[in-house]
Amino acid sequence: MTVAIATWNINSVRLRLPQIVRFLKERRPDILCLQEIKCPNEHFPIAALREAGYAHIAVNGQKAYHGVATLSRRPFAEVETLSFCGKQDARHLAVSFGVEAGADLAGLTLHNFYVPAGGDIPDPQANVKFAHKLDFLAEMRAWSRRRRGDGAALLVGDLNIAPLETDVWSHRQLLRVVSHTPVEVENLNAVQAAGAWVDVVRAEIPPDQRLYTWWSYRARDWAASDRGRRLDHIWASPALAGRVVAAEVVKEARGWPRPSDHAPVVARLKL
DNA sequence: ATGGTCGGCAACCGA
Repeated sequence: MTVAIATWNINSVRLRLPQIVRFLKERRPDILCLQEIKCPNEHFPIAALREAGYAHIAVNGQKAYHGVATLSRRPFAEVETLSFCGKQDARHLAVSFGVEAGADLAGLTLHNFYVPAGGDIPDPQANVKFAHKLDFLAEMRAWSRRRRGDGAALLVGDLNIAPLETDVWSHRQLLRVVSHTPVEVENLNAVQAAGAWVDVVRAEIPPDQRLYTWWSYRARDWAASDRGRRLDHIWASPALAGRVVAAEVVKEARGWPRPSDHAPVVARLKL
């Protein structure tokens, strides 16, 4: 048997509830990590998602902005949130699994991240949001270094950076666009190296193939213009990396009625 | 070259 782990920036969990339920029913992932839920914990639609088969739900929400949640068919042993840059932003949620979740999931820790988007101007002097993004990545790097070698772990979420040339529709045209600037890519690569994280999606889908997880709402026809970016990621600790048997971007979900601007990403592991 | 669209929440901010 395999375990399917999914991540999806949902851009309002309340507005997108029908799309989430559709995805869960069609794909039946064991775990779904959501970002940009955009609601406080008390407004999260727990009952509807439990009814869809996900009895175990951890939420780190806040009013109007950001917010992450993790839904699971199997029970959590522990739930933890981290703060970054001395802010109260809800951008991280960790869950871990014990033997009561099954022998395959036991010992796994799953980190769900929503990295700051960084605003429009790729200059930390001129744009405090870009400075915050770089600071956040620096803290992620230090945290990754500390937890390195600390057993079976996954790091998933909207990292808001497309690192490879084939992760964007035009490398040349996006070099000065926030999400694909060299300084962001260097910082993301430093986070990855510090934790010895393996990009399991690119291990399964070769880097010479273009792959996107986000398409702007502003395009007249998102599919026809296909000006996408790969902002959403699934990384594994070294011990788990060899266990990944498949990875996929569920692009069709971007074409459903009233979609999120992000598509879900799914990795399947044989644990 | 520029502006284009969403969501939250009640005027714009953030993406």
